[in-house]
Amino acid sequence: MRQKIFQQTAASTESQARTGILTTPHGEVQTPIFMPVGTQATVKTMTPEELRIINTQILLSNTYHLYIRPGHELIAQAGGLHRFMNWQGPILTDSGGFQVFSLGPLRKISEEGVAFQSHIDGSSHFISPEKSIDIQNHLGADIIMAFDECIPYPSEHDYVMHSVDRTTRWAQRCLDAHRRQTDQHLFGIIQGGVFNDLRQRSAEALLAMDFPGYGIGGLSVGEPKEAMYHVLEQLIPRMPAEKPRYLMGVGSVDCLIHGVLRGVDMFDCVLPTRIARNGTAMTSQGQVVIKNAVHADSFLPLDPDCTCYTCSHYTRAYLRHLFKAKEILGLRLITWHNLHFLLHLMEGMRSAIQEDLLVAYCSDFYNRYYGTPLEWPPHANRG
RNA sequence: GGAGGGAUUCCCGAGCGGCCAAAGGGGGCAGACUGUAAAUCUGUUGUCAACGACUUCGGAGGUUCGAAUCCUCCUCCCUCCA
Repeated sequence: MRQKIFQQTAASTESQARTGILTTPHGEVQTPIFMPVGTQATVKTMTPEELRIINTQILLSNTYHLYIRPGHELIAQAGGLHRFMNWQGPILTDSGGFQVFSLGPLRKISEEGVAFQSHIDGSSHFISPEKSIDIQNHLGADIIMAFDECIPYPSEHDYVMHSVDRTTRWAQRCLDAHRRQTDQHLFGIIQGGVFNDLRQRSAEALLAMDFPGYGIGGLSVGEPKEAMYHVLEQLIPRMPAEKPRYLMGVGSVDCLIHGVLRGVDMFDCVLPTRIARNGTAMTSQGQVVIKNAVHADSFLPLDPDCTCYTCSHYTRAYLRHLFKAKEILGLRLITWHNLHFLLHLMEGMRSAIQEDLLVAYCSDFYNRYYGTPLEWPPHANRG
């Protein structure tokens, strides 16, 4: 039995949701949690101090990108990722498995691993499960991820099955290669696309390996949301209650709410930071595309219900002006707000779980955001 | 005073007799974005009762079956010489 890193603290009686504490070498994390993404050892536009102000508990960073540039050895030389980027809180590194998906045309998969062509200079690189773990051991994140294949949607059952089995073999190789068991927790990643039998197959094999936590990967890659929710409903009850469940790559408001209701503890996503840089804010009343002409003379805050730095000091008209003028402050201010917004949503859900009022909280939040009612429980309209 | 060059759709700028409502940028308007190849990408941008019609290429005339494109005059701008 490996070190126990997760402690459930409360559970919702009307859903699968729970709160918990995830313990890492750099501090505790209250779950359910959203993890801002700092792919290249920085959450784009935000300083660590600013991330602290909005109550960021844990960050994500990326193996592939840091390996390509500036190199994992350099980061180790700098004293590890925490020191390198000046973030002393918990960090999770993704294994590079997502780049197997996102860098599609630039890579070739084999049993041994994945041959990549650098998206920077075209140079050839090979990342195997052992290599990914070695890089992550050098980086020194608190939580590291097994090297997996993130499969596109749609994919044939047959392909997914072979991929799942390979990801399972890779998971064992990751476990065998891991050299910092005491201060880095290695999570396995359950794959299987939208096929319940393959999700189960993947889960059974990985649960037998007794990872301290599990990622649910290969979702939010283009499949209908209903399909994703259905996978979660089938899969999560089969996952151990005493271990954290991390739904990888998810960060829209509806998916966060539906994920928490189904028992997910951890999320990460580039969505809030990316759409912020492209001029879209998430607000209590739904998305606001700040570049749109309707905001030109609006001297109201982005979100009247928000207490973040951006909303307490700047108007929509000013933010729109910054975007129109291509001023970098605009990117920063909306990134700040969007991250605050999602972290605040998660905090709200944690409190609601503790008071066992989660469904009411989520229904209200969802309705104000989308203007349509939250569907819960899930099977109400599916027969 | 003399010699050239130029005025194009919101802006810059191609076009130099039919395939031109007019390339390409910019700007405007809108959409997308889910383990970040992203401060990116896509669509749209004369008018209308709109698979068609109508008005546009400094202004006024003219040549031609047909003109943003050729000719004449006018207006304004730029360069060079006195």
